[in-house]
Amino acid sequence: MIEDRKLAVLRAIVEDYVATQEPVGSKALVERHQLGVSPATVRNDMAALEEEGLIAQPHTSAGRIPTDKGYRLFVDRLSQVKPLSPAERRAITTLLEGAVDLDDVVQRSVRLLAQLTRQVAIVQYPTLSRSTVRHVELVTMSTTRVLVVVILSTGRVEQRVVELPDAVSDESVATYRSAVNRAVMGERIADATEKLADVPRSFEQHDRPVVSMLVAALVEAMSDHRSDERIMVGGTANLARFGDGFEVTIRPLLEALEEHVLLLKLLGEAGSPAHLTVRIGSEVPHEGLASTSIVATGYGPGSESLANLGVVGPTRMDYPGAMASVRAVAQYLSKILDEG
Amino acid sequence: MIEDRKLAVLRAIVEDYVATQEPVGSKALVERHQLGVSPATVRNDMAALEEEGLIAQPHTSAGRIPTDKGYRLFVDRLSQVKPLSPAERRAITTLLEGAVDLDDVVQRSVRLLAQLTRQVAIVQYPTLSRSTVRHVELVTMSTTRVLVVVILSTGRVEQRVVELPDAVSDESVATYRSAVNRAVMGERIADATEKLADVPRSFEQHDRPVVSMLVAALVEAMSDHRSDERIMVGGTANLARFGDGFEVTIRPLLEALEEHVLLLKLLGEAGSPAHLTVRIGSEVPHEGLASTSIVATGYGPGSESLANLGVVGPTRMDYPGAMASVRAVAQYLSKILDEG
DNA sequence: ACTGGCACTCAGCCACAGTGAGTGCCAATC
DNA sequence: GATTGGCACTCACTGTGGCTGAGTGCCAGT
Repeated sequence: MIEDRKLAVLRAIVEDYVATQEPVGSKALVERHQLGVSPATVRNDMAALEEEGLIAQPHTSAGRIPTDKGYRLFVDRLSQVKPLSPAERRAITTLLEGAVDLDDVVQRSVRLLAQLTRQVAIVQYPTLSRSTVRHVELVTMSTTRVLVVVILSTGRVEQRVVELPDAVSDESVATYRSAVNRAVMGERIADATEKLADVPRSFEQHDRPVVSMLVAALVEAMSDHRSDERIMVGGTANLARFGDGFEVTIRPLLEALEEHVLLLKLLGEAGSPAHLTVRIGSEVPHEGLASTSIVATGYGPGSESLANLGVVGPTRMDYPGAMASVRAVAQYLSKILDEG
Repeated sequence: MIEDRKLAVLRAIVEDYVATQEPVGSKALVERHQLGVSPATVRNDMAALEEEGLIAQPHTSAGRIPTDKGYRLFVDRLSQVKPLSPAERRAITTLLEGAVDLDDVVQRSVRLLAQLTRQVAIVQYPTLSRSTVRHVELVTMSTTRVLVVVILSTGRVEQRVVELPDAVSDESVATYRSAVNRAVMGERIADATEKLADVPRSFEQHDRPVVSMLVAALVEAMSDHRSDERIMVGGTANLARFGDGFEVTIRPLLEALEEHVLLLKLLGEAGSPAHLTVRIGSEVPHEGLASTSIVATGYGPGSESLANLGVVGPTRMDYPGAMASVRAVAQYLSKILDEG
């Protein structure tokens, strides 16, 4: 079947180009893969593939390289996610299970992902919005200063200091604390915010202004988007392997890596751990990253997705390998969060 | 005086080379600086400087570039810290004063420093060891789980969850809390650790195991070195300006930037904000960074130094400018910590 | 001590030819 | 009709050789 062979040729081109980083010619292709046909035949197929915009020639007398469209077809139809080696699986479990707190979990994940894929890895901290409130603590630091601490189910702790206009007693604070906890414990952020609105009304006129201030700080701490947006990046040294295209490729990428807001957008609305998002070259919604690709997915306890993680690399990257690593890390990470 | 002119020539070479990144010849030197002598004379001086190992020729028929030793002399004797422009000072104050918490302060400082120097900036989080304990809170999360929270004078909050073998009542926890707070409030970490050792003994036999566990968690949280070692890096996109020497210069640097432990060593035992440490090329205690320089200093409230910050760049960097920026940021940062 | 002059060196640039990997096309074959 | 071998063609890459000019070192003169 000619269609089948054309696709086999495309797959071979992608694989060889990813491996060697050099345009691949018809002769080399036939030698390295058992295509069972002559170079001339492959040349005809290549001409057809080029016609369809799946591959291109850097210059007339050179081999072919895949286009973004070619990679896209490869990812969608020609590759399956490469199973990880047992050694890799073992590395993931042992490394992630040694983590002591949330920061550590995220950091280990980033390093792991960077090592496995030899690309730049990005892990977003678990988002607050879907997590639940485990406990609220009010700490009197002085008679007019109260520290508000929120502990969330993901292990995240947020705090705010509230300056009060008048002195409050420890006893009053204890009352506020239990009232607040009754209202929010076990609730999701969104629900907790709603319930908190009613809390001041349950107090005497005299207490209300203070309680309102505390509640406001609490709401702010919970919905603080800066924490949602926290991101950890690792493996930037792998950029050194990019080799050529320095100014065009690496510089904008380094810039992007410091713009965490942008990274969040790039990781995008990735779905559950089962679903991988792959953006290739021009599909990446940011000019300057036209020759980079992103493989990302969501993760979180259960089948919910609390946050995203992924890798960024040159369009000529090992997609099956990257996809396997990203998925595996997301799965283990989800499991860890589930247990913690 | 011939010695004076020789030094003037060295200074001119350093300045021109830093500005143009190209070997500087005698003729260009005379044209761009008012040395009042002919190129031939400058050539003689250059020969002498080369003899002393302060400058070198990349190849026979090229201009001169400073050696590490040359930069060292320049930094020590020929340059004074460039005063910042009013605009720069204003930028520092406005940017830093908008910070809302410790993370934010550190992040803003890194960005600022990277922007001012156009190099890679590194800021270490304020160290715990010299800060004092402001408050300890024990939160019962369930009957057998207690969250230990320590709030330090620098604004840092550390927490640990302790799993207890038996259930404890809220009342007992309240007793423990006040005992612990009595012991440590206002103390420095080191002193607090000592005082805590006595706390379990003040309780009944029955309570001691539990209190010991809580105290142990507390001590661990306070002395946790991972937080001491926290570091923030920024401005890596500036690496793109390095231009040549990619594999030799940038790759090891990118690797080093992810090794926070190493970075801490490199920032070194910098002194007070008044004292700047400058390590040039081969003086940097890490192979692979032989063509990079580090300008660092300590910072912290008062004249104490809680942590370090600095910039890393190519040996051919603008030392007076970098030194000025590093010092200024350290000063403002210290002031902010003083007030917060 | 400084300067002008001069011979020398050599990286960088350009032009040129040779090489070879790779292509497209076509006629012959299965 | 698909496949193949053959062939002419293209063109990046490499190496060579000559030229240029910035820059040097040295020396004799002021």
